Amino acid sequence: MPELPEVETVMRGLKPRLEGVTIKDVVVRQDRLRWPIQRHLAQYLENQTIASLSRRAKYLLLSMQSGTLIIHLGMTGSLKIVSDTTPPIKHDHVDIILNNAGILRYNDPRRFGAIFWTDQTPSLHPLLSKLGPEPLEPNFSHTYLLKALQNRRKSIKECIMDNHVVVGVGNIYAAEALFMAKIHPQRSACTLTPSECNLLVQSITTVLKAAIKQGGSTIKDFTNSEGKPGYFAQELQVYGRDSLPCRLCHHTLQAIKQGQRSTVFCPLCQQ
DNA sequence: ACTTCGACCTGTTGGC
DNA sequence: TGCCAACAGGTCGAAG
Repeated sequence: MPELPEVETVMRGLKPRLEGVTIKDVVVRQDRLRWPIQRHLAQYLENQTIASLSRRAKYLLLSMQSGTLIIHLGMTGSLKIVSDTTPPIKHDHVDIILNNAGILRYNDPRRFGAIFWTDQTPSLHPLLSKLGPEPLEPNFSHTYLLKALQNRRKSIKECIMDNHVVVGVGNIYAAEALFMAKIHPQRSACTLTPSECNLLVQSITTVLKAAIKQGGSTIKDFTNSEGKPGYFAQELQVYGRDSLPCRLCHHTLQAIKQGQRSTVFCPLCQQ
């Protein structure tokens, strides 16, 4: 479900409703997520007040006095706040019960997501410590990208989806950014010129910012924490448009496989 | 140190 | 209608 814009949208929606709120209890109905939920999660969280919400890559960080709750939505995870009388539905795996008659409820049909507690500084946690730069921060520059790609022979699309290179760019926005930059998705990453790197950095940031502005892309079932869809899907140029005409040149868009993921691109616009 | 590929899951869709 | 294969917004970690 979520790439960076979707996670950012969820984070912004939850922020005003969770900051300053204290956790009363945790109910786990299904502990087999990507990793089993820690046995003592409820004890870690009990009586902790949520000081702030933030995002690193596609991880949501809920900081508290003695540590941080880290949530990843995987492919199909979602979070919403419901009243404490709302009965759970299918795939409602975890409830974080709040002291204000609300519940932060985690639903995830495929269970590729993760919820875990750490008392380390989050950036030092093994899952976060090797992440590349945030695409919307100034350290994601064309000089950085050029250097990061200089020994990479695999395709540019696979590289920009690699969290060591840059975080938060998933299958949708990788395809969109490459289309905007007019770069062929199968180009070997180390062959990009400095000006192409510059263009690609601009394209990634432009696409992500536009998607955040629209509240993310609802492809199948993404909704924000209020249950509302995102509206960027209607602006997608290539993702999900295999065999349809390119919006720029009207040539038929083509789908290929890269690293077991589908890529749609325009063979004329992207050389 | 690089790349490739299987693994983790459920639900939907399309072909026969 | 049923059955089966393929596919879906992610990404870790083992194996080569």
